[in-house]
Amino acid sequence: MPHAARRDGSRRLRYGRLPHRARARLLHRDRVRAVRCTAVAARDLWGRPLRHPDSGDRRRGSPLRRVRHGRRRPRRTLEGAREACRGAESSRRLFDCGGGRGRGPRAQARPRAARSWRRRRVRLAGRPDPQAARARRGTGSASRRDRRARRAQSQGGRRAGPQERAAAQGGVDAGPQGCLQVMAQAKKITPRAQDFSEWYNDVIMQAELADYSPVRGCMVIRPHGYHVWELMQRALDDMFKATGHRNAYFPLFIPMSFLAKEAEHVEGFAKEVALVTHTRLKATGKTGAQAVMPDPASLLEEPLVVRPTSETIIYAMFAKWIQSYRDLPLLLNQWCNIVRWEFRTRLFLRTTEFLWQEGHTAHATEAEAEAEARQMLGVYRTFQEQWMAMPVITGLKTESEKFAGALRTYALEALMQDNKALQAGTSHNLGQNFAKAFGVQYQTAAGGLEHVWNTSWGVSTRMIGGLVMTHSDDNGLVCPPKLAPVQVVIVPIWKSEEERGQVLGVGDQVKAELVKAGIRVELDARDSLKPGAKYFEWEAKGVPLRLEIGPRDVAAGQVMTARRGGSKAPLKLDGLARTVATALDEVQAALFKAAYERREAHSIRGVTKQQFLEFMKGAGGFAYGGFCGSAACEGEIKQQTAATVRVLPDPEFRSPEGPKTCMWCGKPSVAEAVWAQAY
RNA sequence: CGGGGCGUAGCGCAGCCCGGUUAGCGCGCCUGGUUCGGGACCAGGAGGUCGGUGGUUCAAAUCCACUCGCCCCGACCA
Repeated sequence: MPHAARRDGSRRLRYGRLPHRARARLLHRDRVRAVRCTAVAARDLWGRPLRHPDSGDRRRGSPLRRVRHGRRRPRRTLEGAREACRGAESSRRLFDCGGGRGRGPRAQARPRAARSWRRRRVRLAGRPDPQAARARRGTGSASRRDRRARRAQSQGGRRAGPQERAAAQGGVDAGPQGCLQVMAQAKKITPRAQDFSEWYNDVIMQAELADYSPVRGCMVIRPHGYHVWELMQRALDDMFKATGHRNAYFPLFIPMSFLAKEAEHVEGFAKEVALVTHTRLKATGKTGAQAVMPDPASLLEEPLVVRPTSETIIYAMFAKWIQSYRDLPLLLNQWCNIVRWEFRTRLFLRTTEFLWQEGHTAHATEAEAEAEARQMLGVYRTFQEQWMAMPVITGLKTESEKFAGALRTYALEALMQDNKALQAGTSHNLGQNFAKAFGVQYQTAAGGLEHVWNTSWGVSTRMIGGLVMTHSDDNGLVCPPKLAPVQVVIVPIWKSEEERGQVLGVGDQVKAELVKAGIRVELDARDSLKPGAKYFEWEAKGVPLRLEIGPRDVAAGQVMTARRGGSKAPLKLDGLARTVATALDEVQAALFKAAYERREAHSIRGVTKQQFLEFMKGAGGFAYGGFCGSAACEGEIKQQTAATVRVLPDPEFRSPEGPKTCMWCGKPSVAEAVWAQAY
């Protein structure tokens, strides 16, 4: 509302002590207006009869209109004008041109010089920038900044008002010194305590993990983020191979009818599949976005579904490949992208398109399939604990939370720093559901014909979101060394050119040594930034260990080390690779320990209904308690507390003493459950 | 579908109400110099079809109409 702010008229300048030129202009304008006013009675300035503005005369500039506006306006005072003037660019222009600087031969000859002069002058005068002016007026036009806030809100966060945000960014309403303070403030990450969602987005943006894309609900994974994914892929892929799986690739497009073949499955995904219905575009002759449209002649007889998961097409192929028990087990995996048309999206956690891995296997017996599903759950657990340093609870999903089409779904659940649970991976025993739907049969040794037993299991780029929310802090990303794209950054420090040579010499040497030891290391030799700026940058990007090398270190044959979030200490150059490797291991272990302790500190066991309600209303976390197994109870709990059963935990995670009754309804308990509010 | 709001430089925003100077500010970016042990400074510079189309006017970022895109609220649906 840029206009409303000024309805109080404080912007109005009277002639007062304005520079000559500005004064003359205003005088002229008002004189013209006065003439127009006199014409209102019957005719305009050009003698044409006046019509009412609403009667078809659309010229808002008509004298009648102007006068009506004029009457409504309150009187302006010189004081009000001066006050407004302090933040107003337009008035600044008036003042400047009064000095003859904006115009005239000199300015025309060197327009850039004039502009620079004005910039300097503004800086020297300490005049606040327009943002400050806006903040002082206490209004906010909803534009891009607000849009971003709203986007955050639509993604589950709370919207911060313009003023609140301004305050958070530090000192923008600080009057004449405003612009100086804005320049001094450098913190770009919203603190967790203030707004967790905003913090999460900030960390991802500052660490350059990802960015928003022009396509709503989709994101771009930037090199730094993709590198994390590649490291995840490598570790997991090695484990998949070690357990006998091979990679393959199945098509992105699936015939729509395939989804319909398994009743539960189609129901589970119907609401979020994208369809390909046409194969050609056609020029419309219009311009802009309407320049092309789908060619009606190219309408597909059967639409293609963009895979929301690949069970159907994979088992259709399995039917072709599997004939005998000798073909089993068939153990495949594919790395690919997936599309699920989500309405509420969040970077990494829930996007319309995401990357994942989906394993699909076929077995001769139910026991074998069950063992496979359990085995892969274990693989995921190992990966998440040992690589991601993220503690997880494994267990069984309830009927309402299981995968559409599965017999049983197992999952891994991690607790984020805002005490909400994140499902970090799933492994399904699909039974014979898909085998029957797609006719995947094999001949047994005895000569009979049987349907195979299938499993599927997957983890996705969502784990990167889990990684962020498990370890990171208000300074940015904290990345466990095993998944850190850059494990060590070397920041050289120098004053003279001579020192630069020495320091970089040692830096190169150290880098080579670490690379040789298999450590991912970066030497930041940029001379456009001061060392301090580099520290902040690499911290935001989650580098676990920093080595500083300055002239004093060179002289002493040492480097300064600083762990992410820790203190500095000198290290001898001798045997550096080994000490660094040890330090990285320690960091990895410490991150897991801290995350584990945090989770346990926010877990409550053997809850009563009353405790449960308070727990979920308060800080939240994992609540362990008895569960009767009824969907009705689940629904009621979800409605009242927003918490759901995350898993029925595996024995290792269960409480020493099992619950006897459902913590909600008091009926006999069928299993201990872990509840939490979830992503 | 109804109501409201917003589109100006890569980002965040002034300017519009009341048309008139070369459309500005902060951050970021480029060049040069001085700096460099926790977010440097100075100087110079690049970058804008003011969402689009049409209209009014001697003159439109500014007024009018239409249009495109985005956001919020409500309704509908679940």
